[in-house]
Amino acid sequence: MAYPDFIAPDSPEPTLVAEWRDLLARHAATACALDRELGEQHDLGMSEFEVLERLAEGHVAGEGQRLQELAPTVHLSQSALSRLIGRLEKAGLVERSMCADDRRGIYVALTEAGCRRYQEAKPLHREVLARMLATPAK
Amino acid sequence: MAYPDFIAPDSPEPTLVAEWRDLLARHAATACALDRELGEQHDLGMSEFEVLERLAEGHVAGEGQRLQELAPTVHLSQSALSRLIGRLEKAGLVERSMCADDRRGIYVALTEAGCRRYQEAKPLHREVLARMLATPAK
DNA sequence: ACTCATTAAATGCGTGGGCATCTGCTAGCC
DNA sequence: GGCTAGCAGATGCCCACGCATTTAATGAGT
Repeated sequence: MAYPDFIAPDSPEPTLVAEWRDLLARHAATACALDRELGEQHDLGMSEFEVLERLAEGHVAGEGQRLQELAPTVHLSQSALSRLIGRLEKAGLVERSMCADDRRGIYVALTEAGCRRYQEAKPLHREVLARMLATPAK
Repeated sequence: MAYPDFIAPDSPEPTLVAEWRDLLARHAATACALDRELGEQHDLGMSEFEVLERLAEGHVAGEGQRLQELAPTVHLSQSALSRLIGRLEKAGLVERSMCADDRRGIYVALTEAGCRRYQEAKPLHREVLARMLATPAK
């Protein structure tokens, strides 16, 4: 038996489910708020912002990041990310550039406008997080 | 100033972002695993299972639940839930029934098959939760 | 050097979700 | 009673996502 005698065999399960429901609720509320507010005020979706942020973080060093390394960090499939980058590119916020050493791959980098847009949206993003993650009875 | 002197003014922000990223990662991983495994083994999506579970929980008392009270608990819009119920109904897992006192509304209730399907899927659901929520450095 | 398995990214296709709207019903007001 | 405001749920529309496939380039084996 995996559990000590004084804990009923099914005891951890409610905890697990409760934890999952809490996670779901937080995620739904926060993601929804982010999507709506970022969308209204900065014309960015939640995922768009997340991608801009990762690009901004990696901006200091080289001039861009490979699509493939980006995908897992934003929890998006390769195809979804490809299209998302397409949208950002069409909006002038990022640039795709070939990399000479492996001509299959591409580098993605923020443009001036992309960097500006990210900086503009960041305060609202943080504000929403602060509002939504104010842990009520965590 | 909202923060004591020995904490830099921007100190809480990284915490907030880190918390949010952790939430995102957990949610993505768990939701993805649930969707895939429940789908493969029981032909149920994550949301479908969640709805069945709420219906099962409310099953003891009256014969069904109103669509409207169901929607917020599964973090779905009214329209999404309406379609989801439609899918479950087509699969024979739930039944829609008019309620006499307010003929605008409907009650949704599990069928025999729905109850069975839920019971069958439940262990896998818990197993996936246990596997994915095993808090790594929470 | 040529072939073939593999990899990076793009694209076709189907699906579930949200918003706006529509339909049918209820309830308050005259 | 008839009229209008408001509500429950269904539906049209569009969009973002994932899966499967395609296209192009690499690199290992011969």
